[in-house]
Amino acid sequence: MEIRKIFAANLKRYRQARGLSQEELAHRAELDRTYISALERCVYAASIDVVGRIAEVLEVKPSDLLVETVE
Amino acid sequence: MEIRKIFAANLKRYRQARGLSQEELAHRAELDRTYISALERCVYAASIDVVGRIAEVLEVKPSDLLVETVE
DNA sequence: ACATTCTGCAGAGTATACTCCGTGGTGAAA
DNA sequence: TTTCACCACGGAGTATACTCTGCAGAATGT
Repeated sequence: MEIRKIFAANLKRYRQARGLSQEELAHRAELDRTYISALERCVYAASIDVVGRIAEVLEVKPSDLLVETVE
Repeated sequence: MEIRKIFAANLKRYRQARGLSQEELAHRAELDRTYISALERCVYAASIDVVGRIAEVLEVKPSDLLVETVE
């Protein structure tokens, strides 16, 4: 599984679980709304700084966002 | 703990545990030697693509490289 | 139908990740 | 001392992450 897809899936899943829109998450993490959208579509490879900031907002560990979910 | 420091510490620790030099790791991960050096000194925030490639060479999960070690 | 919220996406610009060249310093072994 | 493997670090260039603006489509509610 590509790491971008893993990250994108976890990002979207945790974001929706917290009831946050892309815009609200972007604002809290001080990122651009369209960038969050792009990350969920695997357009870019986020830097670990961004992973850390998003994890903080979503109240998960940074490593959680890179864990491949077994389902 | 800053995420760059966590990543840098894990990178260095796993690399040395595998008995790899920065240059050998760089070659296997198709990255530049000076870049690996810089990552271990927290100069840059690696992209998750790079995290994935390094994890593969070190034979660990990408998320392992972002886990804060308790010590 | 209409308004509103959310998201996808394009284009252009800026910041920074990443490469490639080099130099020099340290420590271990011959 | 000399050699050698390893690493820190600088500078300049290229690739790409990230921002900003704007427009349009889908979904939801009135």
